[in-house]
Amino acid sequence: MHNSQVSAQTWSIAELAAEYDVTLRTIRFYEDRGLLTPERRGTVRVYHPRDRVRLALILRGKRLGFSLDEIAKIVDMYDAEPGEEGQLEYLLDQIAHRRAELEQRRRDIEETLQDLAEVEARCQADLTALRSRQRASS
Amino acid sequence: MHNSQVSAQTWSIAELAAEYDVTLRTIRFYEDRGLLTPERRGTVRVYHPRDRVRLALILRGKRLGFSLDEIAKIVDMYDAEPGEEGQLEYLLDQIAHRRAELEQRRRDIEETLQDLAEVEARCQADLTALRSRQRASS
DNA sequence: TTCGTGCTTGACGCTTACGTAAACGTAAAG
DNA sequence: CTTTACGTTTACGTAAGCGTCAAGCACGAA
Repeated sequence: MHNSQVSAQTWSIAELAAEYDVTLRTIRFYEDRGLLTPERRGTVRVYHPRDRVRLALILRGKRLGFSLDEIAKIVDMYDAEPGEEGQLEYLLDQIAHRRAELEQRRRDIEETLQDLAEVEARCQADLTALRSRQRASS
Repeated sequence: MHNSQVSAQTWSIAELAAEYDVTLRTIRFYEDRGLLTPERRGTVRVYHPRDRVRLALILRGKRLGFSLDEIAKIVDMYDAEPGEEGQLEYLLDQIAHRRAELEQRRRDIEETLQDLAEVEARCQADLTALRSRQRASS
């Protein structure tokens, strides 16, 4: 039995929630917003690998501070069909736009990290000064 | 007259808003939340260099997707007084925490940029394929 | 059959980060 | 003196992103 059904693995909503540490409410909310489209078996939701990937992308987008609307656009780019020329050019345009945003963010991060390093240095200096004075007065 | 009052430059709320491209409402809101504390001349707000810097930091924090509450903590670290040992250690702890967050974000950005590059390559391939077919059928 | 477990759909509530008037003050310019 | 520009407070509105019940179905175990 050479498991030919690997691609058929599915998850329940609770399993997915546990794995990514989000609530069921959140997952259903993302579905409401069109970000996830699980299969339905009767009334119950069944999640496929595709849904898992999308959820991971959504959460990464959130960590980056994108709104769900923006995330929707980004995630939808990933499984866009080839389509016509206009569509492709639009997509490339979107990509350029997102890239610019992300590069701005990266610069912001670099700057903030540098600032934090300076504050940290000040703190360390203050701390050692404080401690040496403590030793002197003991 | 060797302008010895450079450090005394001030701005009106409208000037600051124009410079950073935010609304007056936004600036006043940040004040409500304790992020800005302009001088008052009578009823009117007067902004000093310190306020400008803080506004810039706030906006950078926003671009990074931090909430105003988080931004408040970060920005307040910048002009924290030396204080006592406990305070300093708390500050260093905060810094470590923020740094970890920022580094996670940076990783997320790198990954997303790579993903986008792949999607872009796919698009470009589709596009050239499409165009070569167009030429062939002309 | 009854219980527990896991899932479902509403639907209302809450916080954040402002937008958007409304109504008023003040000071210089015409 | 009235207009215009620029400022003020108060306060309700709103979109996003869920939290939190409430009420109910389905299914296997006891």
